[in-house]
Amino acid sequence: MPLVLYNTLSRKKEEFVPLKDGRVGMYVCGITAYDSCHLGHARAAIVFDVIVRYLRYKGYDVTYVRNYTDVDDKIINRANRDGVSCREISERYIKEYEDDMGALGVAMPDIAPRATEHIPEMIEAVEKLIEKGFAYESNGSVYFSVRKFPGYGKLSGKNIEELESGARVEVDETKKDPLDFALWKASKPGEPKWPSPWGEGRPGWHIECSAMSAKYLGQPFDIHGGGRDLVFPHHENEIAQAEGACGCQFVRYWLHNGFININAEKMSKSLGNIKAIGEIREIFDPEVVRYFILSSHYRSPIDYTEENINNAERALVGFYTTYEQIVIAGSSAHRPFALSLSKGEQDLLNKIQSLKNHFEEAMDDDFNTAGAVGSVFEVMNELSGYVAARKKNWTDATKDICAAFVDAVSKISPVLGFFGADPAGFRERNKRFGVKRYGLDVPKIGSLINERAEARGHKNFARADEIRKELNAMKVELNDRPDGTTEWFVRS
RNA sequence: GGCGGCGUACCCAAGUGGUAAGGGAGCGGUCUGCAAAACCGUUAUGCACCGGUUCGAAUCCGGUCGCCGCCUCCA
Repeated sequence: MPLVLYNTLSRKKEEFVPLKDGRVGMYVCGITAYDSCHLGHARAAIVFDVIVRYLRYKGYDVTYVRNYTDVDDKIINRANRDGVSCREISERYIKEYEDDMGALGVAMPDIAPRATEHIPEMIEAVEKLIEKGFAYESNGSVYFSVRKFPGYGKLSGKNIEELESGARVEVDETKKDPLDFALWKASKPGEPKWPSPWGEGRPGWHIECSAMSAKYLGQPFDIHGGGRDLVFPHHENEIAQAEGACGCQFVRYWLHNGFININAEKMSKSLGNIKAIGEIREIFDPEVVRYFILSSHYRSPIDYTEENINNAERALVGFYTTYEQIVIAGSSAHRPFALSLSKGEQDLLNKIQSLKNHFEEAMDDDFNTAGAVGSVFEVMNELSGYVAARKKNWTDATKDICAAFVDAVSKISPVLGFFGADPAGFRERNKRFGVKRYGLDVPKIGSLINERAEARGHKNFARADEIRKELNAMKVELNDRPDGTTEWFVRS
């Protein structure tokens, strides 16, 4: 089955054909390390994490590069504000980012290059652009001459005239044309700087990605990804630089993920509605966050609201609750499908065995994770009905069928990064997040449950129900087990 | 103003020509002291609206309305 993906460059879905058979070079714009990262960064990281995992699942040998911008105006500002070095700032936030992403189950890329460690490569790239007439030096800075590059605007669908008319008043007198962008910036006092043929300075933002991607992946390479907002000007400029310098194609497929809104508003510092990962990961299970993000298509916008993420949590809890019974039944299977199955059982088994195909069909269609998740639930629905109808009187066929489902899920879950936990373990873990989220007083819950047990013992059901109501109001749900004990969980 | 995207049930969300996946929530039932969970059943004659193409449209075309993004740093 061919993999089809939406290429921003052509604005169409295209069949994915790697340059080298069986190998994929992929570069994704990471973060500028000047502040804590938020849900939007997490979405980008998670989405491309899944894309890489799926490419590997398909058997590709993937080289995944994700950079860190560790020299930039924002970092300098932050360093000045905090009275520390730029390096300290970037190190701090890179570390935090890696910690956050690790918590969300995002695997590290194969290569995570930093801009400051590739200054010679960038200088070389700038020199080449000057040599070829695409760039010019001015007062110790170097600019890319946008009008010299004929394909400018092909990624973002803009044309130079429109950009010109929409351009803001340029304060920078050193540029020949307001559309030109900096490849190399002459350093001001107190800024990080490196020697260069144009005097001491630092690289512009865009040049790092073209220089580092070329170094690690060559030119052209297969996939370049990032958030939608990077299409213009960042990726447009990368194309201009890279293609200007080498005279060849830069990237074959451009992939861009959609944004996360908060209560239908764009996340922004000025609105004060940033959802930091540090905040989210304290109160939601990482699998819930992944599920929430991946239950929409990667290019669609996602609206983060309490209701929506709770909805995701309930869905995932629901999955594990049902799945647990299936796992238990399946774990006692002792032989593989040697039995005679009824017609209905055979149909069910066939559906389970085609789950993998449905998953691949969905994923092959521009990484449709939402569709993939749907197909898992669809089959599980039918299976859970079948299992429940047999109570605990599982036949060998029941066990084998359950084992087949567990096996199918185990193929899928490593790609998605959820559905793969031990169900009981997930339940416990998720409960701890619920306790934290709602600030529950666990000892108090325990004593109320004891009190209720006592009341029930005396057949004082009025009091028992009163206590249950009290607990319900605290988001605590009770489950009286047949053995007389009571289990509690958090209702989201 | 220019460019692009979106509008599917109470909420979320798949579905790009063959008669509306899935999840959450709700409702009815089985079970239970009562609940919860689980299971069974149920909730869009219709996919913003109006036209058109077609045997057939949520899907294609034209128009209208509404929402959003980018055009400046941004995942």
